Amino acid sequence: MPLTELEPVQSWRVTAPKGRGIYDEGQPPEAFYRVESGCVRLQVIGADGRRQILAFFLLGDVFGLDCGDCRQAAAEATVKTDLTRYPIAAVERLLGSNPAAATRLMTAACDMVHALSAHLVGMGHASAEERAMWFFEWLSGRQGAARGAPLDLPMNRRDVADFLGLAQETLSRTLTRLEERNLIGVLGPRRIVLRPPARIAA
Amino acid sequence: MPLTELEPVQSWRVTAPKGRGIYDEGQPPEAFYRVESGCVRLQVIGADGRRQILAFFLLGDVFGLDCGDCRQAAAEATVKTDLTRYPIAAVERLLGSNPAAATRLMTAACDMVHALSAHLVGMGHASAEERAMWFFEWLSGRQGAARGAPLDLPMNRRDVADFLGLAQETLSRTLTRLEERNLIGVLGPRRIVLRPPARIAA
DNA sequence: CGTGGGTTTGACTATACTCAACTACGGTGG
DNA sequence: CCACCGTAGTTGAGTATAGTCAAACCCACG
Repeated sequence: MPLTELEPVQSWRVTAPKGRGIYDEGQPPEAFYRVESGCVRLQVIGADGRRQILAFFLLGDVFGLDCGDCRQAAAEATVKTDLTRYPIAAVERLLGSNPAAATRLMTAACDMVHALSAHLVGMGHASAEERAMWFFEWLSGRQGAARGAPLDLPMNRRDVADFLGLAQETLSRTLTRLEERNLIGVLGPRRIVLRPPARIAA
Repeated sequence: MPLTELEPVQSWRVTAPKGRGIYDEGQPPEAFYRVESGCVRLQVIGADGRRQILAFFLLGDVFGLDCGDCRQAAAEATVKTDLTRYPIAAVERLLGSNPAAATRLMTAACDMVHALSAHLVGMGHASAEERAMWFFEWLSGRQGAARGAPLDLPMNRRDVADFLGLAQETLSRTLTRLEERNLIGVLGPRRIVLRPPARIAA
């Protein structure tokens, strides 16, 4: 189901294979996107080669709505992903002329703020275990999965580690420990179950 | 100088003394604000009492532009602060009717996204020293201070520590070490100089 | 001159990082 | 169909870094 508020805007369906870049850091913005399936990571590569993933975008998320002259971060598909692409020029046009669309765009921007805020709070959790649990709770909520149902991760360990600001070895060890404590079950590299009713506050 | 784009909106000047709350987490949004002097911190208190500061707002920053039903974070003045207060209802009204104002609001939302992104990248910096330097670089840039000129911190150590996700003792130790290496000078608790041309990438 | 918040320092501990080897899985090609 | 290889993930050992608890310090304020 496409966005009704943005119907007056011409848009294109595009498909990005796993690992394909949607846009790069430093580029002038040309379009913004909506995720129709799959997953996109928003990332920055530091001078030291360190990668920080700022956000993952899942079904229904709108991203790439930058107002600045150039992209602050790159966007890449973590798995095969379907997107709807809207020209960025539509933003200027809709703001101030189309109330419903303008509100929708503002909502998208606010959602982004909430996502980044939540991420920052999650990163504030001192321990690796808390961070990992927080991530799975978040993903579980996003996927609307019932507790006890397995969770399919649309990204690899490295992505998760870079999202949480952990070394991938630390993340791996942490998952092992969480499984030993029976807080989660690791069914496979990309398949996790949250075991008991969660105690970690959202 | 007030915001010309928002002149059609009625607004009030308010002053918050040091430590005063502007709004609380969980409250329905009633207004958004612009900083005219001083500094505001946006923060979340975790269940364990841990505090994470999401952002500091300085002269000219617009904050509190949430679209949701309730505030995701609390805002408090870190020092005596002057604000311009705009009713939140103006947002709905301006979006879709006043192009200049709508664009200004969208820009404010994007600035917020950039600020949070930058913060997240800064937090990705592994070491406490890098985080601290990154913070001073950022503040220096915001205050337009020339390198070599002392920097006045409009917040205390605890605020900086909670912003950077460090224990205050760690921050204190880190500053001492940075001073020993002559990367900064600690003139006082709220007065810092950045010594040499910086090498830390922004 | 005393008080108290904010800051710094000290000693010790816990946690996560680094480097490195090893394992499991999936895809490719003989 | 099976052997091989490469990538992704896990595990291990040792180290560095930041956290915790506790005490001393300093300055602004009354």
